[in-house]
Amino acid sequence: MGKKVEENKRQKRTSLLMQSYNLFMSKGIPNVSIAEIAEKAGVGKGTFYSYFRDKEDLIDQLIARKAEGLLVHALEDLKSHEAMGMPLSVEDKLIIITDDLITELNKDPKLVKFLNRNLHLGFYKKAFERTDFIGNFDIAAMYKELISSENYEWRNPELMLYTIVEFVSSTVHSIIIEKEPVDLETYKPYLFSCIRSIIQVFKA
Amino acid sequence: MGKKVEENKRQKRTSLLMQSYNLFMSKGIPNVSIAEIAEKAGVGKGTFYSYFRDKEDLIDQLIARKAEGLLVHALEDLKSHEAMGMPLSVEDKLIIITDDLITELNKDPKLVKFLNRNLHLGFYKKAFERTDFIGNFDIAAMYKELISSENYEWRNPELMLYTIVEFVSSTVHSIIIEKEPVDLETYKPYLFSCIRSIIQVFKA
Amino acid sequence: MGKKVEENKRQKRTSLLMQSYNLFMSKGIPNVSIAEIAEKAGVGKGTFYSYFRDKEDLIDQLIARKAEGLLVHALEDLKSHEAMGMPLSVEDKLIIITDDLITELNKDPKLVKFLNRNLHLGFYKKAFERTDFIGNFDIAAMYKELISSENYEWRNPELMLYTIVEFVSSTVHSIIIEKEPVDLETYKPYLFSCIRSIIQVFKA
Amino acid sequence: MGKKVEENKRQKRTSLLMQSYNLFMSKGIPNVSIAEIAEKAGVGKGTFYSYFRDKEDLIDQLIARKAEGLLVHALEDLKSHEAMGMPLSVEDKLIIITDDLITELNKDPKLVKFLNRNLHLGFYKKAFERTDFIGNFDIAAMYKELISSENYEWRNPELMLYTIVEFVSSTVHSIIIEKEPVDLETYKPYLFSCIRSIIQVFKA
DNA sequence: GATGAATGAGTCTTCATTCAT
DNA sequence: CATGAATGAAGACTCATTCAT
Repeated sequence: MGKKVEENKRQKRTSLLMQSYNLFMSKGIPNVSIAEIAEKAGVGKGTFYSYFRDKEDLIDQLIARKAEGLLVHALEDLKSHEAMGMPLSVEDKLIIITDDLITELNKDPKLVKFLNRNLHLGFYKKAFERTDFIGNFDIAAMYKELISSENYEWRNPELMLYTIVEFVSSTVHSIIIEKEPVDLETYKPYLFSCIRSIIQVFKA
Repeated sequence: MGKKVEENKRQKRTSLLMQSYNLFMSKGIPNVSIAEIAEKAGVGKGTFYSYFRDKEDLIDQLIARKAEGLLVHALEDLKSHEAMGMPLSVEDKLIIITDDLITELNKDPKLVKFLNRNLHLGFYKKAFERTDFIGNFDIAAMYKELISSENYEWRNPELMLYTIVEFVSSTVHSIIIEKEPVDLETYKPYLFSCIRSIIQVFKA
Repeated sequence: MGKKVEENKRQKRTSLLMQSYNLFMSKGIPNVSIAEIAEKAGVGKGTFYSYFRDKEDLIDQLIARKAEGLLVHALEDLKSHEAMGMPLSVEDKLIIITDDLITELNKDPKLVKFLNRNLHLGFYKKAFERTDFIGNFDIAAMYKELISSENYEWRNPELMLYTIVEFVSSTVHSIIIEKEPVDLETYKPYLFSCIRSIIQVFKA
Repeated sequence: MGKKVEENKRQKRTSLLMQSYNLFMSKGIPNVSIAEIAEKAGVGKGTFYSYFRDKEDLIDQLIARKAEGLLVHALEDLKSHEAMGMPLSVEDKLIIITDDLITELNKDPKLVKFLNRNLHLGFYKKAFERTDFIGNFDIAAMYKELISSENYEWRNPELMLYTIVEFVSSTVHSIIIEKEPVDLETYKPYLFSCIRSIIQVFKA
């Protein structure tokens, strides 16, 4: 396959991914037809099916792509904090990551809408099982490492992660999308305090 | 309109509501057609439209009905606790209500699946705006009364309710449905501790 | 259901059946779409599916309908011969039926084309299993009666019927449709002689 | 064109022919796409079109190839019988050929299924008109020679061939494929007796 | 010459909604 | 007032065929 062809294919895929995302956001996933996506992306209807098995497959790839982007960003943020040399507790680290994630999401509320339907812990399992995924992160391993950086005995660290992820994602949803009941900046202090409290609950 | 006719109409509505709920549960909401609902309910397809504007409307009424049932049960539970004469703090009361709610839901996981897609705070607004609703509860007033039963100064009581509702509903979802990561009884101690901690956060 | 509605439905069904048959004949079965059939029949595309499960089902009903018509005609022909009082051997009877069938088919070559793809003995089993069939004939019983009208010992009467049916149907096909290698009237003497010979083979 | 190139082309054509045949047999002709055939044959989709005009054309060539093989085998069988020195009547010869053909076909029922949809006398005309065919047999001439080996006056030898070919092919079809109503060995005596009878009919 | 990416017409099928009875 | 026959828009998906590389 020639370079030009390969580049062309990447462009088509990207166009399909981007345009479908825009359509999903503006009209709602079930109200977007494949024909519509193909048209917006400037490709034939049939072309869609040479890139994605079906709408489901497209959505999966979209989620994986978007989620990965967020995660990379958050981890880099954590790294840069660590680079500053201050000692960071587990709480601190989790809050840094959370802060970065929700701050990024707040810049793109449509992304929240899109991800939140799918963004529970279970999602990670699924999304990161994809093999054709760039920069496959092992979330489980990363979390384990994070947790063990301090010498606490955690009562049930997996359950703690579950609780925090669910807590943050559900709580932040309407706050970002509708700024209701309050806006994100107003909510952050409460949110972070709650996270710290929740972590205390899980300390032995 | 004669009594008999009125009774007949109520039966039809009830049948439509019940049968659609069963179908939604067993096949998934998008896979149930109006024709199917009408058939199961033993009425004509056209009749459906004299009771509900469309599928959306049906779902809304279904949610309201189910949610109301849960709420009534929880409030009666609270009343019976209060009747026992022990002094109950706001925390205690909220946990009693929560406990009742999730215990009831745990008996009917399909209901959780159905409600959770829609059960965010915004739901209450929507559901309880319906006028053709039996036993319209004024959630806001009830909550206000609950909160003011103690003499704390709450920092932001509405936000607290929001936080707790989101926390409990999102957290409990997969625990009830998939018993993952742990089952409900295992989770309850953590859950209630977290709720108490969250409430602390909102105390001035 | 009102009489008018019922009559209307019969008309629709008939129209669907007739128009699809015409289309099948002129364009070939695989080249006729359901949309086309519906249009010709003057009904909506969806209406088709309330009368037939799919194209296959339509074809089955078409075959049954057409085959039944032929059979009725042939049996009446036989009856009128019998009414004339001449003693008829089994050979005579089979040839009277055959003659009537192929003479009728020769008037409507398109019908041959349509039936022959499906008209093997196995067809009878299938077609006459239909319960919503008018005048359900029991071919097997009729044949048994026919055979036993004389006191021969047949070596394998079922195999004989199979042989004759296959022989006639395959042989007559291109003769009726393309008048090749000869036309039907020219072929009949040979055909009937062959049938008589075949019958002799099966006599004990 | 170099020898190597020519050889390469023959291989591609053969691969296309063989793989498509396998696919047709296992999935049914209408359910096999050109893409699938090309893939199985290990060539590009476009390449298919430089060997065959379309699926129809492919099928025609497939039939011709398979039929030719059968014919060659049958004629060799006849030759070896003749080599044995016994005097063979026209009946004997036709039955030897028939016997060989159906015995071969019985070894490969899938081939029957494939050929029978197309194997009427008309087929020979069509198949053997192809010029790019190896070992073009002149069926007509061969038959003429066979017939005139005895000094009968045949009433209509072409019609006799037609009758026998149709008789055998239609009759033997379900017997080979489904062993219904009886298996081939059981049927052969009847079949051959019938053929002899049919031949008698065509003797002046 | 071979390739396979791209195409989009065409297919079946479902279903919400209407309206004559 | 209830009914369900009729509708046709809309959707997912297939595939023969073309043509730039």
